[in-house]
Amino acid sequence: MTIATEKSDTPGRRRHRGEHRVTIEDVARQAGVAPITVSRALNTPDKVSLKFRKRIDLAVETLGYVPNLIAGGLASAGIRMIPVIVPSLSILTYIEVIHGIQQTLEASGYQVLLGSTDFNLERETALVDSVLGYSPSGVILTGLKHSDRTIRRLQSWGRPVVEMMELGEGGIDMNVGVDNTQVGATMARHLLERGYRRIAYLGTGMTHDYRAMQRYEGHHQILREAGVESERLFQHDEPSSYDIGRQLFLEAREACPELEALHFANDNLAAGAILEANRRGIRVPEDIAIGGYLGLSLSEHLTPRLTTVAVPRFEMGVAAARLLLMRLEEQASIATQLDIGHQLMVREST
Amino acid sequence: MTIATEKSDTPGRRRHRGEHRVTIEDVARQAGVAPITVSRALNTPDKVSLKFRKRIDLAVETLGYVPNLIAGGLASAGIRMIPVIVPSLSILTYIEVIHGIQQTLEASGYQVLLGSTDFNLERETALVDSVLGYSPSGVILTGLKHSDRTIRRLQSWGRPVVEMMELGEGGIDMNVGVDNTQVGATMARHLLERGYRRIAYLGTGMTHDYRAMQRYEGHHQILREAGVESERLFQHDEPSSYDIGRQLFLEAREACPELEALHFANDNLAAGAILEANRRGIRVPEDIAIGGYLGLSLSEHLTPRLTTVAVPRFEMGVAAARLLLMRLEEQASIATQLDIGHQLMVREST
DNA sequence: CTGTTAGCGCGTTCAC
DNA sequence: GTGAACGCGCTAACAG
Repeated sequence: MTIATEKSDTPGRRRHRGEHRVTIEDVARQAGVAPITVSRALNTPDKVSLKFRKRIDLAVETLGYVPNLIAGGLASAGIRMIPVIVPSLSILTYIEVIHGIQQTLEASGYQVLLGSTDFNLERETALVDSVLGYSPSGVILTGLKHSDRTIRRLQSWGRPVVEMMELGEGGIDMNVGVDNTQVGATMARHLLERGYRRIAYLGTGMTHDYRAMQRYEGHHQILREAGVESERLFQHDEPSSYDIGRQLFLEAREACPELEALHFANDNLAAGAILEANRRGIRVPEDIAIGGYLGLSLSEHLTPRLTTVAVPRFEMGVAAARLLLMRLEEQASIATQLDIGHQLMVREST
Repeated sequence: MTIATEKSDTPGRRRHRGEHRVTIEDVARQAGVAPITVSRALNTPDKVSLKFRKRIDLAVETLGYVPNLIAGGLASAGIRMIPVIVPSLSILTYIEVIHGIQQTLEASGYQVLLGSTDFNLERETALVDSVLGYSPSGVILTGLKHSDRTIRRLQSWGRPVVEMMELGEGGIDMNVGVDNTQVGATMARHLLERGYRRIAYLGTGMTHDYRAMQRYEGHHQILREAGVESERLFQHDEPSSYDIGRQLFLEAREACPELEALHFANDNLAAGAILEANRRGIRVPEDIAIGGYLGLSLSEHLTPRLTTVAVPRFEMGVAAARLLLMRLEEQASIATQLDIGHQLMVREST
């Protein structure tokens, strides 16, 4: 028998592992009120008289009471928590979006629960199933493609859901993001306008990251419409990095020495290429032009400064969180779909 | 009156907002067993006969049952969740550590709850108070300095706590990190060995980030012991960035043209400096040597490649999570303190 | 291996 | 403005 020996333990009460947490009942006793009054003093202070409020605050302080959020959650069918589900935590883009979300939600008293799927829809399904078990206030997930099960569950769930990063029809609920096809098209158009005709696209992870694929498709379509060779594509499957950018750069130059411009799937790759060009004395854009995507701060500090299509990633996170909060706070949610936009930053590398 | 009209609703039962979640009771009824058997089939399958397990699995599947983790948490006094509390989500270091933690914990079925303090101890205290309300399985926090309240609460809490990033005595429970003073000293020693004597330290956020200050102190002490001018310090209060690195570089050169080597507080700053040097045709290390800290992958791709003190950040996260898991799974926790180490990477910039 | 009973700590509901 | 009773959905403890 390992019954807890806490002095104030009500006899017969089950205690877990000898832990004695201060409960709302302890506070109530100390303050000479009913537990529910303590609850109200904490959650809706204006519904409690100043006299009691003071006594309760004092009791809370002396006892060091911390509300059991789990119990509160069970009773009120929900907790102030928002799961955020992203494909990867090693990709800076998602990190910056998470940062925006986290900062916004935490300021409103919500906690962020992190989940990552590795671009695997089954893992996403399992994750969503699991986190819904917490009865969170809402959910933020990445992209518009999900398993049928996830879509069904979330649609019938009745709480706010934001799908982010990508824009499109038929979303579950709310949607913030960019039009990836347009992003790819924008850079392709710019390259054509600059007079380049022999253009290649170089990227990573396009077999599992369909948003990366969409950007390539935007690029591809613009080139085709312009009547130039549009299928020059170099890709690796590893995650993007400076080193893969370097390799892609070298491979493309070797396979296709006549190339005039390189459209990289992101600034990391493009930076790797420029850094390698610097090292080898290859002139950019005279020998070969380079364009990127994202608008990483690094891109402004390279020589030459990188031309890129910038997307406000932190702000996208803030926007996703705001949409959710608007719903939660019952203000009318004006937009159910929000294009966060993208901007071509013409600099020196093209 | 908005009473739920679900057919199988027990009369008189209170329902929240018309939501009808499938409960363990529904599954039990469908499978013709007691609820506890369903619970066991899900949590400890080997304690349930195959016959029942099959029937239960089927019922779970057809009903689409998803366990209410909140209710389970209340009943069993804890949930599989680990709050991770860091100072900032805009600093890459913490992100990489979080990544390691998240990957490790998620693989063992734990969820990561994210909290950030902005280097503010009061916010940390409030956050810890708040997340303990979830009865999480353990907690990971940053650094060894906390409010008395936080330390007391966590010490008497009885569940595993890991303090990370920093190494030292008097921790709450377990501790993984690096010796920041040694990190600073290592680079300073290297610079001296290379023959540099006029050396400056350039950093950011040292007023609020005491770990940054510790690295400077390590640097300072080595220079003093060597009998060279040790108080050359340039600092900004904004967060580190390539641009601040660039500015610091320019300021130091202007204020002190005789400088031979610059010890930057991190690779971001150092990279900003090298990039600016590239642009201006300043030769590194011939005109001025540059050293960094962190071991960012970018540092290997710069020209010249950056000499830096590398710290395995991702691995530190993995290690923190592992320590926690070992405790949770009742394996003897061998080390209660773990030095994750640091490594001087001598490259071209010094 | 399976079931019964009794809460976990709180907030909702309804009465005062 | 305050309180009593009840139950949120699940699992620990104990018995069979």
